[in-house]
Amino acid sequence: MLYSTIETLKKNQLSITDSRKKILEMFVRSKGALAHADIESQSGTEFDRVTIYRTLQTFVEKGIIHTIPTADNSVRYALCKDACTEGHHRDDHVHFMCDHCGTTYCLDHVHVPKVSLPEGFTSTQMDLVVSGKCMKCNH
Amino acid sequence: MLYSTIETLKKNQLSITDSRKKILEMFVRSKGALAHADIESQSGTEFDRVTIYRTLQTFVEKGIIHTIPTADNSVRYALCKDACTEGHHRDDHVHFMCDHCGTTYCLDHVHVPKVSLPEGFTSTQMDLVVSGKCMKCNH
DNA sequence: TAATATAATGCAACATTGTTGCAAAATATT
DNA sequence: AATATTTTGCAACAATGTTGCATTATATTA
Repeated sequence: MLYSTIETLKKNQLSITDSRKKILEMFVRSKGALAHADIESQSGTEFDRVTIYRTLQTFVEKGIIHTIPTADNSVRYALCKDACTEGHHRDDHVHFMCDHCGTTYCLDHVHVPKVSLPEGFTSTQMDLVVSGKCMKCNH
Repeated sequence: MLYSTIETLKKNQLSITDSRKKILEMFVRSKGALAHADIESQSGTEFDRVTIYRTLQTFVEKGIIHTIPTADNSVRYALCKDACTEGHHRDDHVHFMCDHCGTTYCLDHVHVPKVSLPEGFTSTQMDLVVSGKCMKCNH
């Protein structure tokens, strides 16, 4: 699938800026999820810390990326698939965190199975985070 | 089930202190999960902020409480059940976060269904966080 | 039970993470 | 190209979490 960062920004009515292009490119290139710190270190001193925060916030609002609930409660982001639109995220796929190398994967093709909730509880979103050893670390 | 905080502390070879007793009591009494801030506000100026951090840390290490991965990546803790022992947590039950009142529940009797992972991935833990409206907020 | 050893607490200082206001710079619009 | 709009970087701040160390509380021993 061809993924043009500029097209994505335009589609979401965002002005095309260096930081937005480069940060979005990082997500496209990265197989796993990214934390704020990853982006900060990968971009060196190119962007201000605040700009990165604001860019991530904007991308989340527009449904370009989504946050991942992780076992260690650190904040990570990953690209949304087509099902995500502004204001409404459908993140029903499974996330995998490798205990060994720390990489977080979106397992797009594994979806969260239904569970039956107790009387009176209704669900709008389900996040399944699996921890263990990934492909690479199982050699 | 009878739950003695003092017994629990002794069983885990922890010295019996005011803060440990009171913080553990809060968990026993609370239906939902607690964040550091909840404990801080409930206990007033009785304990230092640092003591609360250290107590929570100790309880996690001993397998008395566990952290809950939440949709908003805030850190919350809940009592572990018997299956949790020092150094090894089995938190295979489902957590529920109410979007409306913010309460986090451990749904002890709902367990996480198996999912089939891609080739090469092995799992040691699964955390399922369901968001929606709880019992109370569905009036 | 009193004396000693051990462990936990509170305080201060610091580190990290995230937020806000505002002037300067970049992008978009005409 | 000129103007309007948006984004950026900086500074300052707020919240959250950590560390070292003297003091205090708990546990152990005689």
